[in-house]
Order: sequence, then C-alpha cells, then structure tokens
Amino acid sequence: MTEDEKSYKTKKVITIGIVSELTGLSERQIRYYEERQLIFPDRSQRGTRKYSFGDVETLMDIANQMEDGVRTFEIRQEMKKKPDEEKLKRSMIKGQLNARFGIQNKFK
Amino acid sequence: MTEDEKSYKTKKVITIGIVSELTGLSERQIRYYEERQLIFPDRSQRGTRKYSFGDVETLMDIANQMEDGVRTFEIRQEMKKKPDEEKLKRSMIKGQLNARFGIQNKFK
DNA sequence: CGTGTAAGGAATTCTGACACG
DNA sequence: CGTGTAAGGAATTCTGACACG
Repeated sequence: MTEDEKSYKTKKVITIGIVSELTGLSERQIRYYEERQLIFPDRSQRGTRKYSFGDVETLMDIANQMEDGVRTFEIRQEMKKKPDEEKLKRSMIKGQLNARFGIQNKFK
Repeated sequence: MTEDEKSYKTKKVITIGIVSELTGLSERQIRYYEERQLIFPDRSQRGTRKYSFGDVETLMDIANQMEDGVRTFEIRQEMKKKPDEEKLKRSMIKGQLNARFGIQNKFK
C-alpha cells in the first residue's frame, strides 16, 4: 500500500450523512456510538463531523455486533484489545498455534 | 491493492466544501472545471456533488496546469490521451522500450 | 440502554446571473 | 476565459431534551 492509499483509508473527509448511507446506520446511532467512545470523528472548523473509510468499516463492525446483542460497553472493551483488523487476524493465528502446539509442550 | 483499497480511491463520498479545503481551490473553480468537463462528480439524491480521492488528485493536477497558463480546453484534450496515471506510466515505459530497442530492430 | 423524534439555529450547497475582461 | 460575488431557496448538521423502557 502506498502512502497515498494509506491516507485514503485514514483521512477523515466523509460527512455524517454519507456515512449513514454507507453503513445503513441512522445519524442518531452514529452520534451515539461516538458518545460511547466507539468512534472518533474529526471536526471541521465549524463543527461538522468528518469520518474516514476506516471509521466506516469500524461502524459496520459495530453494527454487526449490536445485532448480536453486544452492548456498547462490551464493544469498547474489545476495541481496546484489538485496535484493528490486522491485529485481530494475527492474534487469531497465534491462538491456533497455541491450541496446536500448546499441548505438545507438555511432552517437552 | 485490495478491492477495498481500490474503492477508497474511486468511491465518491467527499462534499465540495472538503474538496475545496483539500485542493485549495474555490468551490466556484471546482464547479467550473466540471462545467468544462474536466471532472465528473456523482450527485447525492438531493443533488449535492460528491467526489472521490481520485477526483481530488485530478483537481490538484488541474490546478498545477492552470498555474502554468494551460487553458481548460487544452487540459481536456490531454485528459483524453491520458485517462489516468497508470496508463501514463505504462505508455512512458513503452516509449523507453521503443527508444532502446526500436533502433536495434533495424539490424535484425 | 439504545434510538426515535421535534426544535431552532447555523452553516452548506445549489443554480442562474452580473461583472470584469 | 476563468473566477468572484450577492441572492434566495432547499437540504444538512448540530445540540439538548423528552420519550420509551
């Protein structure tokens, strides 16, 4: 990924109306998740919220968890552990490795 | 580049006010370049213009050319020849190959 | 707890036009 | 030709609150 492509994902340039269209969430929900510290938009000079594509992805992930009955408090807890998808993937692989080799270690 | 990263560059989600901040161009200028067929934003249901990061880059390129005294008509002509940077790069490489091997071919 | 809604204000965007040149 | 500006309307966004639960 080039520097430009990286900034495309993290640069906060999308207004709440478009984020609402993109995620299917109401503006009320999006603002509430911010209040609960699950998402952190920038503000334009005047005060309008601005989101990145990364924020949009986070919101879609939040939406899925809410559907499963997870509460905002719990989602925030998880966010602290897994700041991003990459880390999640790595930890999942690590988990598999532990499950596979952890037992063998007993025979060491 | 993943599919997601690709869409980050081409997905039209940025409003004209933010494009103005990003490019340093006035909204008047941005709308005028559209009128001159140099840029093609999408429209929201209500009619608001929406731009992609790719559009923002194109606009910055246009800004540079305007500074050099190039007119919108001429810029449009160039755009037809080089639809995007990738194609430009490929054609430049091809040009080098021709310059290097085109002559040798005479000895074949 | 999570989300809908009505409320009023402030900022945004849109179009067509006049201006200068 | 390229861009600034004033004009009026329509849609957007913001906050704090009441509601249900």
